[in-house]
Amino acid sequence: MEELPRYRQVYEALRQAISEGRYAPGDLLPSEHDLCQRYSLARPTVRKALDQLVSDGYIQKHQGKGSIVKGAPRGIGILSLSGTTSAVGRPDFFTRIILKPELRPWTEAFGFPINAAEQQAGCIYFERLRVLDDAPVFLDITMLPNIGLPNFTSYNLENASLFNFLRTQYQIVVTGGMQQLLAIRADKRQREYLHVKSGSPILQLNRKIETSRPGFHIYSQVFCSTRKYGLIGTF
Amino acid sequence: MEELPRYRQVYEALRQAISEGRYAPGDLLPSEHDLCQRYSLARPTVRKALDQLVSDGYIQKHQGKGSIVKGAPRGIGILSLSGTTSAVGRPDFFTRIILKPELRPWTEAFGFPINAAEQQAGCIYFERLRVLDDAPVFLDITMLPNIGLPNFTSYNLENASLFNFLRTQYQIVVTGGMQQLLAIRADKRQREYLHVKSGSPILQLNRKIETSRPGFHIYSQVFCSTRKYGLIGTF
DNA sequence: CCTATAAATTTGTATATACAGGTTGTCAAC
DNA sequence: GTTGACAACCTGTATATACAAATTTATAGG
Repeated sequence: MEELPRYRQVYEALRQAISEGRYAPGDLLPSEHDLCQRYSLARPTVRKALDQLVSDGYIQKHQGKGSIVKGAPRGIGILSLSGTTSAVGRPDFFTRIILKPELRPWTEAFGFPINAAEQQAGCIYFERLRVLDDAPVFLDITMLPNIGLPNFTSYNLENASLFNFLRTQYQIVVTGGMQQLLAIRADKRQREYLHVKSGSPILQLNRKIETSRPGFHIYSQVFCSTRKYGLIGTF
Repeated sequence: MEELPRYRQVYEALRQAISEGRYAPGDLLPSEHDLCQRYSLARPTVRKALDQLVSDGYIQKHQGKGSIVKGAPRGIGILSLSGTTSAVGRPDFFTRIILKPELRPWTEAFGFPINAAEQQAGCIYFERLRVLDDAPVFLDITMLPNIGLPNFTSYNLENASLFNFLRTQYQIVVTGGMQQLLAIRADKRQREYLHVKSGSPILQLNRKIETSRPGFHIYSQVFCSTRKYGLIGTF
């Protein structure tokens, strides 16, 4: 197991504390000076952790005052960098495999161009359904190139974030990406999985996700019924 | 005029250079060491500028290699921090005022709670239509509290980014915000303005935007037809 | 009690430095 | 020519330090 950088450890600790409500919205986080002493770190290191929390929307900083907790970014944070499951972080959020990972040739990648190496390697394709409160919320179609992923199809992705899975199994981490948003009418298949009526408007999200492995991209298409839950993101 | 911090100056300079294509996608930015010498700055200062460019999606960094230009974030960047008009940056992108700014009492703020001071001050309300290629794309409803905005209603917001306007006229800058995304069926009014058929699915975006002025928020609701253009964002 | 001033606290900006770790190119050995 | 070792270069992480600027708290004076 690889050791996380120290600023990352502080970030994770504070992030978890906020997520669990140990720091409530409106509370002041310990001052940078305090955090330095608690973790035996220099101020720039602690500041790096806090900067990350700011950009993730967990806290706000005010000069002369301190770091004010805003709380965990609410809702279904699919618009943020974190993987869906980890971002949601609710115990009643389940993932159901509709179609197990299988190898097939590339046809298209949700409108995104794919490079020659990806085309050559073939496509690992699988479909998952995300369920919250016994109600289906996402229909999630994922495609990734079959490059350096031994035994991928034999693993079970049930209730595991794909991003965490790639990180722990293959040391692949997400570095960014782009996404396209559309409002569409649900077709027959989406109606059945998402339990919506005929012609209901649903969100379609096409994502191309970049990773630490050069040339390795994850292509993801998400259909989402926003009748009960809207997608929420902070910026 | 206030002097920008030095890391911000470097950020703005590089950002502009990338936007103008002086660094093309795929190019390597000068190394941190080079940038330090050019701007006579220490490395942490330059790194702070580069970190910002990374999080804004302009560049990618690779250890041992350098900073690779990705280019200016494309598409209709309504999901990003920048204001709509400035983010789009296309000459054929027009803003038409549907309802001029007027003062009215607050009724609701697109589901977001408003604080007592905002409630007390009253609401500046206006509606705009964003047009691209002679086709309407956004219907944009904006509400902001009438706090310290002298003569606001007398200005003309036509073809001016609200964010730029607030910054230049009132020194109010956007620091962040949250947004909620829904897929809905267009109602009669939205149909007419967006030129879509009855019952067409459209995107609804509710945003609460935070500013450098404490307690001053901008509430914005956007309806968007994604038939021709999908909303695009990077992360 | 209230007010104005000063001090303490806290975050913002900036520098200088050191070493670790990944990438690329060079150059000698085979 | 190919390989392998090494050097040069680049970003990543971390520390120590200094001063500026905003806020809060304490203090002294009325």
